[in-house]
Amino acid sequence: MVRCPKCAQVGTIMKAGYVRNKQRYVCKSCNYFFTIASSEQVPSRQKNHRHQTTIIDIARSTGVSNSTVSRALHGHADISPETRQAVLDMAAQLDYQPNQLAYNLVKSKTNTIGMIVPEFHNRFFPNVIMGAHQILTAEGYNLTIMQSNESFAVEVSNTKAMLANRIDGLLISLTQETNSFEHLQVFEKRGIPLVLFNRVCDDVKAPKVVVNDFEAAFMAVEHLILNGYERIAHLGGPLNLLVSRERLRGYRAALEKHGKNIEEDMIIQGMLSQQKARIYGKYLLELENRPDAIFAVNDSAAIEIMLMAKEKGISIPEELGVVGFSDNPESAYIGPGLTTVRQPTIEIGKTTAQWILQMIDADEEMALPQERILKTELIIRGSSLRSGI
Amino acid sequence: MVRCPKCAQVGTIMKAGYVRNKQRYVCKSCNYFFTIASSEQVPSRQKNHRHQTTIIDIARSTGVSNSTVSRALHGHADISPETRQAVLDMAAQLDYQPNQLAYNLVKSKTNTIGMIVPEFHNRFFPNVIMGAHQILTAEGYNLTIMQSNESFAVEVSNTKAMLANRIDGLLISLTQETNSFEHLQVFEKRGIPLVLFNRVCDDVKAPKVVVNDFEAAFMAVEHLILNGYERIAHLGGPLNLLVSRERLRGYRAALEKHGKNIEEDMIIQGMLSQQKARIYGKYLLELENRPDAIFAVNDSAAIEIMLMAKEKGISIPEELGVVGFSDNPESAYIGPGLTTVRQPTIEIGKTTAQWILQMIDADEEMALPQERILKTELIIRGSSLRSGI
DNA sequence: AAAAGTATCGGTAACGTTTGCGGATACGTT
DNA sequence: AACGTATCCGCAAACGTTACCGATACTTTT
Repeated sequence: MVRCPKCAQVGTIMKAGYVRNKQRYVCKSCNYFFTIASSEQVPSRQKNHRHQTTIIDIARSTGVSNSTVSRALHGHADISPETRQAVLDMAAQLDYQPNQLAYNLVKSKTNTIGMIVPEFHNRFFPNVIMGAHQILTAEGYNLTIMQSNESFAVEVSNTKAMLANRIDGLLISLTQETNSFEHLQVFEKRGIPLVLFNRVCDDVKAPKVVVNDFEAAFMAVEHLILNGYERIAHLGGPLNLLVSRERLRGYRAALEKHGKNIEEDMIIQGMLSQQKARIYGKYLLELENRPDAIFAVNDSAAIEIMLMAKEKGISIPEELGVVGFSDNPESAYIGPGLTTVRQPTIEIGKTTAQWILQMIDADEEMALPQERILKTELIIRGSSLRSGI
Repeated sequence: MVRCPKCAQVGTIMKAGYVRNKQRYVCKSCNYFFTIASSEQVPSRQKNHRHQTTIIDIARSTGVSNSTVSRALHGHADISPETRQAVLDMAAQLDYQPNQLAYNLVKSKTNTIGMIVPEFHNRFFPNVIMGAHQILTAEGYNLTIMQSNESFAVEVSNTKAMLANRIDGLLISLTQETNSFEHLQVFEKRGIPLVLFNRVCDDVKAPKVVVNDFEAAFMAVEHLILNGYERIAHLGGPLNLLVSRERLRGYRAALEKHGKNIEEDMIIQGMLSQQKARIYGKYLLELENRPDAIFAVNDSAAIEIMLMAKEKGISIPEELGVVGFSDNPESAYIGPGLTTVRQPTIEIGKTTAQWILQMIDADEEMALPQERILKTELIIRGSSLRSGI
């Protein structure tokens, strides 16, 4: 007969489940819970649904403790080769798969890097993902990708999900709508590594990986000027994106350097959807004093304009020069080939990934946030080579 | 003065960290560790690194228990509106972010779907991802993407990582190398939902989402025949992929239907890299008795052949008809436009995602594994329209 | 031969959450 | 006045791991 350790009552003891494979009891009199190491047969561990074999199962079958199993599985020095082999064999026999969730919880580290991109339509972001993926997997990290779909609300919700999942670091490229940055400053406050790329902003203290948009735009426009184009329009992106502002700045600087007049009604800034590109392109091509060249913020817009020009019977590059940005695969094959700025997409992904790994390794934030500017390349094709020159 | 409970020594007691907010001591004489419930002020709960605020913190600050906080945060009916509001306010004030890891561990459910794709080079898989992403996020699921990079070893390692991370379901498209399927049969054995798409196999009992490759290839080749091409070669993919076999089957069937002779040396099956495409293309175009049309397994290969034909001065479509597969963006812009088979990529992603959600909801595997075949569309452009007809 | 070191292994707190069960009130009903 | 009931909340087990602190049995050193 069992006596309650607290109230010393006898006959009021009831079973109250199992704890650590030992029978647990409760005194119905004083409601005191306690455990007794009995030799009673513990019922086989059956989960409600289906049971994934755990370290405890291996321990029980091998006759050692959980800690020994854990150490054996990790090749800890404290474990003798024999027991280690026994544990490994049993693990294989029971088809054991470690539970990363439990591991992550106790280590408060997930070995996962999060990445939030605004879209998947162009080749740009998939390529960046490829680059980052390559670096991260080589270092044993996983990559979780979320897509904000150019929506600020989704972006915020994504960052929350990333936080909840306790990722070790976040790589993010902002949406066109993003004008508020509290959801990113949280990461800084929590000390969670954060790297911005491509679509960056100055309002959050974090490293940024960008390309030399200013220079690239400058070179692109200067290239048009040197090919004899006089009145160059700019179809730009939304101005809350630094990318758009930089490209606009490069456009203006090139015109100024060569003493060209900047006509504000030939500068359009807006969202980058295909539909918008058609609307803006129509506007530009139907202007009374039509531009003789267009520098577009991306290749999709540039190609849209080329197609529209063909419909209107405007010859490229004679009557209209076109330069795009990003070097989409189709830009090489369209006739005439589209002159464009090639971005080192894979390199961008690699650089951001390497940077965030550095931040994770450096436990103290010794290095201040910096900016890494990668070089672009102007790919000259037929759409900007006026034959008359 | 504290006395050691074991050796009864006095003056040898030193502090040895905290356990459960109680001071822990060690006797330097007998090296015995013990705990004393003292009224001493316990230092504020500070983790070694940085502390994320937990439910316990909210409970302590609000003066209620953890369970009440947990229930309040989830809107449980047992909690009064006042305490609920108090908890919510405190949670906001302390900037609480739930720990998904702990949640997942106790629920043994991660609300995450895994997806393994072989490559990111073509538009195909990014588009599939887009489609699946759309469905899954709408249902509150996350999507973790891994890339096997056409390597069987990486694919196996990826599936292991997915298992360890306890995803709720897996969407996978196999690599070109995959000939063994134990790593997938594990999912079946564990009862983890699994859906194959595009690159599927018959050796694993799981739903498959594919396109009508046989029909599509048949129609493509028949289209060439009807346009007057006589000797049609096939540049196919590796034969361990069902996709390749189906397309080959369609190719053969079309030729047979129209009484064409099947010349085995004009059928090449192999890996799909760009380099290989050039090598095989060169072989085909330099054959003594050159084919007058080529049906390629994908657009990249088809375009490679078109470029090579241009170099050799072979005119398309007059001297050589070309048909590709997948309708890459560049295929519309190359001159002449590439005739190709458009796959419903977004639809494939949506279908696989919907299917796996169904499997998750249906706790019992009532429905047997099935196959869903989506329709393709033959996009006819200039590369297969011989003007002489 | 006593003391000290070494090799192995076990016990258990801790990670942060959910949840079943029971306790403590307060109120309305015989 | 006694009882039933509804409301609200707390206790502690459970999820599967890791790692710290001891414990034991040998082996080596003084």
